[in-house]
Amino acid sequence: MSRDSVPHKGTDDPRDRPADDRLPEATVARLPVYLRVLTGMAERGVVTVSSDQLAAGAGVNSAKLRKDLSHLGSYGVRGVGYDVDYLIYQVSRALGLTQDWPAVIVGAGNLGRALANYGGFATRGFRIAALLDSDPAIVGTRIAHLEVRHSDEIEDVVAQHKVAIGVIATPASSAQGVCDRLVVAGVTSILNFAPLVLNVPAGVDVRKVDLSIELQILAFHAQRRSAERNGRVRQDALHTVDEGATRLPAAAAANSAAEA
Amino acid sequence: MSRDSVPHKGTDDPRDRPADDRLPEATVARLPVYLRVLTGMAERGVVTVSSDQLAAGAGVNSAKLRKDLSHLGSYGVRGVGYDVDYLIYQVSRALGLTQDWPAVIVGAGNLGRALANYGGFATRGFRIAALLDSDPAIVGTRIAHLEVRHSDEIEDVVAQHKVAIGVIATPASSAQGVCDRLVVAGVTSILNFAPLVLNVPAGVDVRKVDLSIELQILAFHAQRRSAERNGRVRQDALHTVDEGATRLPAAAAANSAAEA
DNA sequence: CTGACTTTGTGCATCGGTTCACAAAGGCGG
DNA sequence: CCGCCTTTGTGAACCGATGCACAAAGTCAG
Repeated sequence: MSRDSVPHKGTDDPRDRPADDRLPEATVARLPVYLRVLTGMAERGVVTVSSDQLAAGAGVNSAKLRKDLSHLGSYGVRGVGYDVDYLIYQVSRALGLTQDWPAVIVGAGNLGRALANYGGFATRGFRIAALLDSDPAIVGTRIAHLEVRHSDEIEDVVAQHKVAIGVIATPASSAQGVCDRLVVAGVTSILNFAPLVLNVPAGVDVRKVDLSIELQILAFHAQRRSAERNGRVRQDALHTVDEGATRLPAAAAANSAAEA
Repeated sequence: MSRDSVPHKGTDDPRDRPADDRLPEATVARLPVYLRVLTGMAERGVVTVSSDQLAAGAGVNSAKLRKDLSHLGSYGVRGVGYDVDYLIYQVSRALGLTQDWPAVIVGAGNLGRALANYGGFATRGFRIAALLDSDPAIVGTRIAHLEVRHSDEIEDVVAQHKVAIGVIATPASSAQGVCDRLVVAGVTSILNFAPLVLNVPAGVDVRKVDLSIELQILAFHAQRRSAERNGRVRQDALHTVDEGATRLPAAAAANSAAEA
């Protein structure tokens, strides 16, 4: 193939086919995984990869992987596979990672700090424009090369840095307010870590990351497995907490707040 | 009505229909959201809720919500709606939250600390059995009422506390090793925060929470929106979304939430 | 007791996504 | 140059999820 590892531009290639139809949502969700695996391979010096290999690394079916990639264009070589570097470039471009994405993190508690320190943030075109918090005791301190600014500056920061992505890492109680301010300031992509359903106008894209929900989904499957294993007979052989005394009606104390 | 707010047992009710067929995966993913909304309503003293109200609160279609609930059984009253407390109980039971789920968190960095301090953890049957780390400087310190123990004690902790759920909050480099040890020790449900694809044997359930992937998905949609906007009219001069300050009554707004 | 009204539960059409299986494409050895 | 072998790209069947629309079921006023 001998395709230049540093792709010239990629926009005039006859094999491109992305601009026409939009990518399936399920494909979009998997591309970042492929990208990660590909990057790892590139670091290890792998030049060419087959769909089987890449699929194995990403933990998916190889037919699915090929179909996903085929949505971007026809970048493979039959009998050989895909050029790793070139594929990295094409996937990055499809995802919009060839440009810079300034983001703002609101909430500098443990979670906000973890996010600010997260290395993978900066590696792919994402740049933290600011880290905000409403606690006067935290404002002014430095976290990961960033001086924490006050939440009241949301509008300034968004406007000044042309922030397109807002990350909400506040307690649930203040999340909707922060979200509203972000939206009004012009942010159209929001990543929400607070445990509540955010209300946003059409045109704003919200994705949520919710520990509690993930745990509950895990619990469901664990329960099912456990029930199946026990052959549907007495599942209370476990260390169940209830039995008899229902502690459910009182379970009203639910999702109070994520520590800020 | 005339249904006791304090559910007696729930397992001998002729309206139950859960045990037979298994819940659709999409339904399982939404039940925790319903549960959260319901809990909030219960706290505010709401006694009865219609599918429309609950669906609005959860950000889903009401038909979908009714179909989801119908998989659990027939717990609504036509012309009235659902009894909030009873529904909370039934959803909790379906998810397996009526029993205790000891979990172990591996990795006591910023993320692990954030998780340990997360209030929503303990409120729903999830209990942190231990917080582990391999850094001698951290081992022995106290975080959220827990003394950090050394990662080498994974097997002991899992066995002693009958841990079923493992949360991996380590750097990517050590995640697979930790995962392997958890699996060998008997953990069958894993929540992975490390940015890599974990390799596990069949029978082990892994869910991943990946900041980087979420950001990249957001970037894709942001790029697409931006491309569409520039495709029709070139007004990249002002980056503010045209509607700007026209909305603030966040109450009645369409939302484009996503699923997980 | 009856009839109007509300809301559930679901049949059905549709849609997006997954998987299989295979023809077409291309490299490579001889 | 040819024919074999590998691997891609995709047509088509299948599967689960979604959303509409409505009959059934129940409440409630009078």
